[in-house]
Amino acid sequence: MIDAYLSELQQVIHRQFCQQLQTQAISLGDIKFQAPPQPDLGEFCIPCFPFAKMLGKNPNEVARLAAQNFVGHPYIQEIQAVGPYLNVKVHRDQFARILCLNILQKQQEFGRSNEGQGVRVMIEYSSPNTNKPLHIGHVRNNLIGMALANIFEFCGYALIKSNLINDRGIHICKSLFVYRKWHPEIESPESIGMKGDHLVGKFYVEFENALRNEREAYAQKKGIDLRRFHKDYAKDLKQRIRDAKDPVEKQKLNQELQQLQQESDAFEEEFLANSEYYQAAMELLRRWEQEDPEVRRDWQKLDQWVIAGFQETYRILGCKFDKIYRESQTYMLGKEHVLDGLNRGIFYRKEDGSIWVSAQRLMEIDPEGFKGFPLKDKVLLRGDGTSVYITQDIGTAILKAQEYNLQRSIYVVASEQALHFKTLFAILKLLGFAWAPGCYHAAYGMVTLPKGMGKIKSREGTAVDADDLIAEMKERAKEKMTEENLRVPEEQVEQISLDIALAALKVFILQVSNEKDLQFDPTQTIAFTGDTGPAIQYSYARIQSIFRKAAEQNIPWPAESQVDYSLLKSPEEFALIRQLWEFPEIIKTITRTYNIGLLVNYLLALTKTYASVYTEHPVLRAETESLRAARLILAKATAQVIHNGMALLGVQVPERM
RNA sequence: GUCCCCAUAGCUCAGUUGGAUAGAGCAUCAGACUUCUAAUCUGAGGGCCGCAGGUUCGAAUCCUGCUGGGGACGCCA
Repeated sequence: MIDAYLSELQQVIHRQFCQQLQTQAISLGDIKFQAPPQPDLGEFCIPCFPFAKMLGKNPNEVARLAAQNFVGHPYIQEIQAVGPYLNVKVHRDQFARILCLNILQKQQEFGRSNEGQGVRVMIEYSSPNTNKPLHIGHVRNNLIGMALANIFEFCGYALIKSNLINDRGIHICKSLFVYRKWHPEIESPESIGMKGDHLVGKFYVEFENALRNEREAYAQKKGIDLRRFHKDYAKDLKQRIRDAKDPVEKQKLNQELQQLQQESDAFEEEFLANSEYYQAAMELLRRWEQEDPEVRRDWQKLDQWVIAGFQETYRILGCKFDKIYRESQTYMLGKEHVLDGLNRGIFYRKEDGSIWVSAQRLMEIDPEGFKGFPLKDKVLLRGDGTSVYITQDIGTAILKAQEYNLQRSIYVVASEQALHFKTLFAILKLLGFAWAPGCYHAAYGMVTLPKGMGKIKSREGTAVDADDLIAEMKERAKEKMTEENLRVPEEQVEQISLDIALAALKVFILQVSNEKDLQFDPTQTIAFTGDTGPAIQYSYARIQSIFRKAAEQNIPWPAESQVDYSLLKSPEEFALIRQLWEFPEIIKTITRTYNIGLLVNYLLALTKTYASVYTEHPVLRAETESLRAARLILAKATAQVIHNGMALLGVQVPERM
């Protein structure tokens, strides 16, 4: 209905342009509506610059001519040239009527489209390592993944949500080592009152601490000052190189930096070769690959502890998956295809038996992507036949395509892995998979702490833990709820305080553009006032409260088709109606741009508009019954759009708060 | 060294395909609750959109260079 309205509008304006300017150069698709900056200018506008270029005329002239001799139309009140713009004012009552009828009829389906019909898309997200609990960085990943999945689904795509569990590798064996060596007495996480993923994460931190102590002792024995190998020292040196004016001095410093790096690498290599703990972990890895039953048994035990912990966090965050892949199960397929590529002459083998893809090959298949990059050859399989990170990703990608016949395959993974995915996709193209160009890395920036608070490092246990964060915010929401008078039934307090906490967290995180780093201050956690999730929920809850009061007062629910929409003529109310119109278009844009922030900011702006409507134009105290009816319908439509938008973000909207 | 991302109000951030006077929130100041939920609203102040060129009728947005911040360039994942 809305589409039909817009398409009619487009045709009328197109005809007007063609007739008035006596041209056939303008196609229907050239008529693109925008929202004017001021509402009193009209509901839609068309900038005339492109037509001016096409016709060799002044844009003001084009707009002026286009506005002349308009015969009128049932949808359009008037068209008007303002400078180089043609502004369209519609009949507002009809505009409001079509919108409200549409929303109230479609309800949860309002905004749904079928633009993705027949297209099979997989979104892989979360993809945790099974050696530590989820922290705020994973939360960002999970929220982006879920929101994208919901939105693609809503736009008619056949969408599969997948999760690749990184359950093998040296880091897993580090936790495993600590468990076997130092804590074999622990029967289960429950037995010591801990969540499984937290317990295994504790093992991991313990390992890294032990390794650090061992490294320091080793350095001391060798008379080496480790501070020289610290990242900050190199950073400081780089700064001095930049600041150096004298070229001789500069070169000297450059040499020092290079030497430092060599020394540092050499030291680390030597240390690891002599490290009791690291070697023990490596030994576990080898035994794991050889399927040593004892190691596998313990690995499986810890794996189950961690996964149970993840599932709990996923349940709270609302993450769902249609398909779970495990690195331990896909790396074999990756190996097969690497060997296949070797046989077909796409890859090559070095003397030590390792298999590689050459930089030149990569460059040839994706010259744009690797432009100017002094790319190195990339190892695909170790000499001893064991796999590396990219091996399993090759296998997983192929498995996905085989199982689901995908047109698009989206990877929600941190932007630090950009080169890895560029390489992966190029390799898939080299192997000749027709679906390879449909792969896309939906990258997002790091979550950082404010200046002076250091960095988030799960290795050192300084990460902001996802469970702790949610629990803390839930407590604060509960406090806020009970501060004045509690409007929520006692038995719902737990659930609603959690819903509010999650709304705050999700809106806060999804508001920031994916590619940007996100600064997170754990000491302040997240606010509940202003541009926040709870503010959106609050708008919804207030509307529901109006409906409850209306029912208490035995006010009959109006039939939306009988309402006099011309009564909704205040600037605030009409601004709200204009904004509600935008919703379906916003959703579609996100499948093109991956910019979830569009939806978040839309909902914030919408509820801000609604808040002023709420204070200035009361529903139940409206001057007349017919005005009250119109406002009830508008409130209903607003609540529905808030509900639908928040659902796509994975946020619940409570009836009371 | 090379490549990628980022730089917008004191702070945190929006700004879709280049379009009319660059917007929110927080913080500051001044107002509004016997009223459908004040987790709210109304108003004020606050900007060389990092710097310098270029393309264009038009640039926060595109191109080039520079500065600053982050990341990547592992037989780690």
